[in-house]
Amino acid sequence: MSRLPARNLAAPAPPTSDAEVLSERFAAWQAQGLDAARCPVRNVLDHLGSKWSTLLLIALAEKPLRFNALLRTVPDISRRMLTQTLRHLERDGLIERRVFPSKPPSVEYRLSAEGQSVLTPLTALVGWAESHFAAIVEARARFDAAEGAAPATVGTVSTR
Amino acid sequence: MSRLPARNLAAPAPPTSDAEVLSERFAAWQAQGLDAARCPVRNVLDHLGSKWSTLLLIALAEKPLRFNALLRTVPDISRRMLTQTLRHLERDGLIERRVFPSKPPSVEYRLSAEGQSVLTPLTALVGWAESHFAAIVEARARFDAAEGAAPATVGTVSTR
DNA sequence: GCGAGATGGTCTCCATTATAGACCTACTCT
DNA sequence: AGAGTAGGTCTATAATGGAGACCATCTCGC
Repeated sequence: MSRLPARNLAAPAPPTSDAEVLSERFAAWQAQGLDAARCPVRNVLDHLGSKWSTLLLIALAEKPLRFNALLRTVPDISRRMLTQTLRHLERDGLIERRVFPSKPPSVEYRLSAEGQSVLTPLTALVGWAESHFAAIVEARARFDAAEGAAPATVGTVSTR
Repeated sequence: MSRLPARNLAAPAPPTSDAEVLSERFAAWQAQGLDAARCPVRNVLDHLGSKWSTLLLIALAEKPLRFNALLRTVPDISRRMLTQTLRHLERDGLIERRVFPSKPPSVEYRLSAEGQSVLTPLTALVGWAESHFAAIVEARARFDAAEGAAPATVGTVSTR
């Protein structure tokens, strides 16, 4: 967390600020019927959120890589999912696919300008994930431990 | 990629900066074998990226909502997926579930402090998605139109 | 006191999607 | 010739997603 987009540093905006922005967006989408084709969250983030997309974008952040290099870089992705995910990212214009007709033709994947630009919000999100990782793991442990128990705190009767 | 420049406080850092940060993180994860249990991307973002999670977080950003209110707010989610997604978010400590033993017992879901804090990176990502939405739609149209065609640009032979 | 409607879910079934792993063509190196 | 690399495709099976039926409880109108 050494570098942050200066947003929290300069003006310590109240936490409601982000909530307000998002609520407003959400209301706008709802006004359009929350149509999947028009809602950026459903249309764009769903793709980004798919298991391998972000990982591949990050892997390609440093430098372009070829197909098999990517396979080695992201150890437990299958060839099929790699192909598929790369196609999706290419279709969305986040990466470019270049075939070099060399002796054994080699294919290189690189971030496009669009792909570069998504790294900024992605970095913020990864930063969040890293700094809250411990808390999340702990929350999960607590949740799993409480399974079947009835804490009986005020308003926590748990009729699950 | 091994040095972290100290220039990142005030000025909007050049786009390479994010790439450097991410590459560094990625290298660190790789050093640990990219273990799914230790990698924040695979462990945290996979959940956030799931189809409904972000949408629910955004829906709850404004104010707490009850189960059926959420059903109405996010029209085409099924009861099953709503339950499931809420459980995931609760397990990760992003939302809290409160049961009020009223006449017909009502259940309220609200963002926790953790959940509030994720709104910040989420807002950044949503902002990106909205401002690049047009470009992405266009890229998709171009990609789909080019299916089966061979552009033959330099280094784009496409033996697909 | 009876059916209708709201509360917050669970359960079952089917369709879509993900994953592992075999297979394929072309080329080079020893 | 045989092994290795390149970049994939294809198939078979496991996991996931979604629609909708079902359930128990309470209240309201009549």
